[in-house]
Amino acid sequence: MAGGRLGDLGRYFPHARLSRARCPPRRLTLSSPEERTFPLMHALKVTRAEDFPEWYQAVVREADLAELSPTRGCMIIKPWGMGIWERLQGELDARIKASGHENYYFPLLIPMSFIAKEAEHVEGFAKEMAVVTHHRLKAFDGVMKPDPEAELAEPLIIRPTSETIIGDAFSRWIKSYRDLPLKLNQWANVMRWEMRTRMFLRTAEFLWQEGHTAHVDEADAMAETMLALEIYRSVSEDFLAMPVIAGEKPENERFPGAERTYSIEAMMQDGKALQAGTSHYLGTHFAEAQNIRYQDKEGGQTLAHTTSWGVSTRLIGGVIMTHGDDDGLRTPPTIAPRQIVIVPMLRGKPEDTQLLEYCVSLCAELSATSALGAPVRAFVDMKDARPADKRWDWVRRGAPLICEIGPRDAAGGQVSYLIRNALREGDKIKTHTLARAEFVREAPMLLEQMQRALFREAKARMDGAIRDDLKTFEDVAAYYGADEGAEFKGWARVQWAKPTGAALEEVGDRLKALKLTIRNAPLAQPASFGKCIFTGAQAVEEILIARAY
RNA sequence: CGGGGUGUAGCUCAGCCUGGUAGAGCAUUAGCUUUGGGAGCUAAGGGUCGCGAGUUCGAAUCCCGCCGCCCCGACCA
Repeated sequence: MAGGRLGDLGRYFPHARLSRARCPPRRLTLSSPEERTFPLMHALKVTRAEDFPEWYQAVVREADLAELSPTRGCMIIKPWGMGIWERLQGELDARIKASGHENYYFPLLIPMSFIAKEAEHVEGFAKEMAVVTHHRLKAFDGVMKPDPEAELAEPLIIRPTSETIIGDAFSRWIKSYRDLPLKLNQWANVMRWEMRTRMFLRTAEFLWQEGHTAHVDEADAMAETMLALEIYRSVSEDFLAMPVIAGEKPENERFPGAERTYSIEAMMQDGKALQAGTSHYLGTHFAEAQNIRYQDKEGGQTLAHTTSWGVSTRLIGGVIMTHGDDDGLRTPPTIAPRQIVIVPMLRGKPEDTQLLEYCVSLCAELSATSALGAPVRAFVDMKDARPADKRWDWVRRGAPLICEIGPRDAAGGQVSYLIRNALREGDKIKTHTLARAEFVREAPMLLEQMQRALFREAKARMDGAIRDDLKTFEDVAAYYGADEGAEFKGWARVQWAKPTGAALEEVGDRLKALKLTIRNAPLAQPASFGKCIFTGAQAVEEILIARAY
């Protein structure tokens, strides 16, 4: 029995190199005649269960998504990571344009005086601002330093977000109610001097999209705020296969200067929440600070109501922690830069030519099909490397379908392939085989099925890990306080009286002691409420509480 | 910014306690063998031991300072 297992491993890894770099610490004990131990191999050297943060770092590195740059807190995004971002960008851009927005580009550098206008906004960002003060370098004893004679009259800040410089433009562009609504978007990089950075999740510089709009009144601006939130929910779930819960942030978690902030929250595989997108109704705060007024139909000067909303490369971190497994990333087919990768089992012999021809024509055939509303992205990996190494590279990157075509496949007109989201059967790698024509016909469906399966799996995990049976703060404390940090803890959906000010601060402190935060008040609320878990008073709202990134 | 850990070859790490002139595996290069799957054998190349100052005849190793990275905390649109 166990000997049979060794045989299986032998079949799939006949030349397995048992390097430390590739072996997990766990070992399978197998009783072969010699009582040997054989490692259970997976493509990453850390598993999620052993060390989730380490595992996350390993996926970013091993899936070749990005690496650290010489600049502190900033990253070099590599083609597989950038390709994912470009797919996401394309989808979002299309939806943003389809909902009546136009793209603009505003400058990276913002006059420092601009940031001083909205008091709360200033305070929220002041501590993490990068400032440009000089326009020239000069050598002092061979060391380049900013030239003291080249100091800027007014320092510039590197945008941490563009509310202020866009608000300035709004104040000039908006004269009449006929100019409203003004709905714009920009794709940009922004910089926030973060204390502690983490690849994709919180980097000093990141890529994002920021929407900024101005409206005649609150109702119109609120409709816009909710529209953006719905775009984010839909893109997360339908495109990234990442289930989220959309809701309103509590007062203490609002964007600096916002009247109301909404978010989508996604559950990572360690049970923590990730704020994956935000949408803000800014009221007239920025309009007041920056004099954004229009002449209304009655001829009076009226303040515009503005919104802003954004999602960033952080979403890629969310995808990793939603869909990754111990073999690397499982890239949802919608965003996989390459959906079907064909690895020819080249042997450095004359028949390689025919094998390559077979692979190239298969690739062309696959590329002529469509899946998930777009042409299938197929690719033949002709890199001069060992086929087995190429296979594992694509497994770690999470190419949805990995075809391994040997001479016998070519001769027999068939395709052997791996399905990335169902890579293993037990401890073994599961190889499928289909006749070529059948595979070409099936492949788009396999991709679509994988997209649905990834979402279903993540959705089931999230839904199954939200407790709604915690009725008192003591219940919450007992659940999250036990087995400190060791065990998987999901979220809790609890009811509260929505305190404000100092009372809310006290709630925050009590949660903080358990390392918990309020994520949001989901849009879908029950019809009636019981008691507030914090005060015992009549509850008015249901909120999600969780540990968070 | 506070606490903890860590930094040695492209990668993963050993050596440090008890100072004596740099190691392993993988990767790379070359040759031979192998060929339905993360190959085997042989040989070769590759390191300012994070940076700086100090103790010492001699420092990867001991002392001091600084920096990067990771984790926890604080902070976080």
